[in-house]
Amino acid sequence: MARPPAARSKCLDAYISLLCEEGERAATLEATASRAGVSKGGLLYHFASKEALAVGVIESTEEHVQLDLTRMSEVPEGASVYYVRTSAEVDTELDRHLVAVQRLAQAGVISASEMLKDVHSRWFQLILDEVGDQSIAHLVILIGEGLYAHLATPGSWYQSTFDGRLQELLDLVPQLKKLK
Amino acid sequence: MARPPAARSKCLDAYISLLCEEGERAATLEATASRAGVSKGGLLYHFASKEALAVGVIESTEEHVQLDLTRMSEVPEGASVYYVRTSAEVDTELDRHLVAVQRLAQAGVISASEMLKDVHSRWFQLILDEVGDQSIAHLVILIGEGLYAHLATPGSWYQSTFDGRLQELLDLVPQLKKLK
DNA sequence: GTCTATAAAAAGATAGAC
DNA sequence: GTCTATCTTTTTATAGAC
Repeated sequence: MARPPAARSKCLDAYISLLCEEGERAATLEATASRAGVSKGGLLYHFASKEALAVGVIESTEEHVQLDLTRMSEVPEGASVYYVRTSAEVDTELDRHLVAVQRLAQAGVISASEMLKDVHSRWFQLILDEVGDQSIAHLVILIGEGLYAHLATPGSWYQSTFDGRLQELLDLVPQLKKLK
Repeated sequence: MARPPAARSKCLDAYISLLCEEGERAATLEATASRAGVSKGGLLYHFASKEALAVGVIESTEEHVQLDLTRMSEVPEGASVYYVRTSAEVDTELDRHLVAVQRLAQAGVISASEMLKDVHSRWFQLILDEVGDQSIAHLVILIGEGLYAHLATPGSWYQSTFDGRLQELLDLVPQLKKLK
């Protein structure tokens, strides 16, 4: 079978969930194995070390990112609105992966930092292609980043104040192009 | 002496630096003591546990936040521009403290999450008082958040693309009020 | 492929000397 | 106040049975 075994996927998914929900420190081999429903030995068969687990997350993330970039360049609403809208989407597979990669980056995993840097520059390029102005493109990126930062922080302030106001925000995005 | 001893401050500062630069996992008692130039025993005299160290960070942060909020409500440039401008300031004492608190929040320290939530709602209120519209106030908050998120990520994408363009961005902020 | 048992190192914390 | 020594628990990783 060319397809990777189900247990491997379960381990990766458990690790990502732990990174997102409880942070890098809590994402131990034991906790990951337990959440995946396997033993520590079982986990270490599929991922020989902690580092291998991180590599697995990053590779899996790259696939989701590729899909997202393709879609972003094709949607009729335009790259900017697509970017801000999807930045506010929580619990998508892409979002879970990116939060996990961010946690790894903050824990000092170099390849995770490099991936985030690369993804951001690719998003920026697509937005710049649409809006045609560097400053406006930066503004759009920062709004999405801010949104993402809030949503990626459990129990964040947004939940009480921002909830339900996303549409109003999205309506403002196309108008940003009129600035200057 | 009513003033806390210098060694205590050094320990707190070392812990904050480690949280910011290497993440929560790397900020061990041993690493903190070493960076502060004391032994593990010396560190544990001032902070009886890891939790006490986190409490120390949060208390110290609260003081810096108070000063910032007072200044934000008084500056002639207005709360919005002040907020976005200072969000881009890296290596200030306030910024270092807030990054440290964010790391703790992501590691599951509840009081750190609560502090961040509280700070954000106070910033939001001052901005809302100035701009008078909820959606615009959210936009301003998100731009600052995005800026902060980039700067708080070492080796971030901003350094190559965004560097030197801050003034252009700040010039756009007052114009956001004209939207809608 | 998956498990149990176990080793080796690191981390948090205590006790007591100075 | 600060240090060294020590203990306990946790974490990563290995070995080998099934």
